[in-house]
Amino acid sequence: MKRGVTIGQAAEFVGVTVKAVRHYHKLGLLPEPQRDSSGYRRYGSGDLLRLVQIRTLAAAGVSLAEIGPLLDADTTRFAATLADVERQLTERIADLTARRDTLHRLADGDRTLLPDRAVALLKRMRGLGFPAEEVAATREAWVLARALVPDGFDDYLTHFEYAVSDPHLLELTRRAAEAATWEPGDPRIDELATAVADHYLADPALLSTVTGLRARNQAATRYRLIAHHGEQPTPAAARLTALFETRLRSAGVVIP
Amino acid sequence: MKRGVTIGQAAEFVGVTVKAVRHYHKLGLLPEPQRDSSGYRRYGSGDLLRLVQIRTLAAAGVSLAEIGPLLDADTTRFAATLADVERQLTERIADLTARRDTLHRLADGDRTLLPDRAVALLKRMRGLGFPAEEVAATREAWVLARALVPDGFDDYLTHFEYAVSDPHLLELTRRAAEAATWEPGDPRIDELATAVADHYLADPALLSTVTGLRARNQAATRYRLIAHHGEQPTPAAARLTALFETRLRSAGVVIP
DNA sequence: CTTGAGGTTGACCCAAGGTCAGGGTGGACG
DNA sequence: CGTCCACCCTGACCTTGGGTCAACCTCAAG
Repeated sequence: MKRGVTIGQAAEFVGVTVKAVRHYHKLGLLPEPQRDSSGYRRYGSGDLLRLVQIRTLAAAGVSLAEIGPLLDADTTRFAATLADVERQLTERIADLTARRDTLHRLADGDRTLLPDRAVALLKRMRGLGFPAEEVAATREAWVLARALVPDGFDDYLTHFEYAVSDPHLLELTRRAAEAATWEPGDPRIDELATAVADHYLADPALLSTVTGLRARNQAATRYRLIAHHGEQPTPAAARLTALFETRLRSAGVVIP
Repeated sequence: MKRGVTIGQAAEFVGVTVKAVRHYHKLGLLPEPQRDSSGYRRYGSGDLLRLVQIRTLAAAGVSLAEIGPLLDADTTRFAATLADVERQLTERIADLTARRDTLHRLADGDRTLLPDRAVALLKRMRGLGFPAEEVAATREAWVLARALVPDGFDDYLTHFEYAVSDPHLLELTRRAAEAATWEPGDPRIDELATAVADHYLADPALLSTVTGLRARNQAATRYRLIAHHGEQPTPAAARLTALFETRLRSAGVVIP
């Protein structure tokens, strides 16, 4: 009878696959045992013991790369390393937990990708009779804005809340939405742009909903992306925006 | 000025590496944007929006493979999938927590790889004057035994606890340890083997510390591995063991 | 003698990118 | 005008902990 067990037996005893055992050999974690006359590996009790130790540590979350040195280290370093590994595990757990919470908020109805305040504002827009597509476009723009200019987003929301509670502005905005369907040459566009611009200029708090996202690094590019998102602008809408911005600029407002 | 931002800007805005963006293209997660005259990718606001959505989901723990379908799915499936992902995350958290606890017990002083009862027993052995190497060898044998025959290990410990509280047996065991240094032909070996065997035979509960690990699948091989671990046996010790086993067998005890 | 189970090596696969190699572009500076 | 540097392009190989497949060899039993 040949002494020592085959790889299959060793693997089964310890509760691991044959492939895993060979993997440990390749990593130098487990020394290659002697071979019998036909080239089969033959494992003795010492090998099995080592294998058990490897599995115990691996099951506890120690990476294979760390196990080798660990098993050969003295008690002090052994304990220290284990403590370190434990810390890493704790970190990963915290990370995963945070992810799960994010996910939970994400999955929870409509508050997809936006904070509660923003969701509430969008709802209010719908309640005020804004067309569904415009609300949807606004939502997208906000998602973008929050990602691109996170620091300014809260302020922006605050100002937007203020703007929404202004009946005159609401009326103007509603007309601006209609305007997208007008002829680009329609003289009412000019008139409307002036009216809106004047209203903004008359109220510094309101004005900052426009300028609030400015004044950061790479501001111009980011602003353009946000401001012109979702447009495929009709010529009339484009003209309205252009006139509006021109008028603000000529009044000394800095728009990127 | 060319419209759209370059991949580096897009990546920076969204807080991701250039390589990651290209990776998303390769996975079909993010459609390839238009190229400018020099072949550079140029990203518009829609692309950025998509990128933000991808990052949001990925950061929440959704795998990239799932994100594609997810972003194109309707609200119902979106919510369902997210719930599923959340469940998986919860599972992984539980798993990691279990690992950390295992690790914690492992790191906690000497109870490395063995349950508390076993550690206590080993300590008691040391207290009873067993030489350090023998305690160490026993510890290794137990680690092996627990892994190879987990079901029988608790019973085995119980019996061992009983055996340790038997003064006569302790004395015999101590002499057996000495015996390893005797000449293989020493007649005292014969005598000692008989005495030990008789003592075991006289007490069925004690006998089961030997037989307890038997009676399982592949029992013989496993038993051999455990029993003969750490030996590099001196001729005298081997002879003692052989005589002991022979005597038990001839008394009708089944030893693998 | 054949057959089936189990052994041997080697190569490729997964997720989510990182890193390196070799080469093209664009803008700033001397 | 040349040069530099930062940025872009593609493509290929690396990571973890093994799983899976292929092609071949060996052992024990019928």
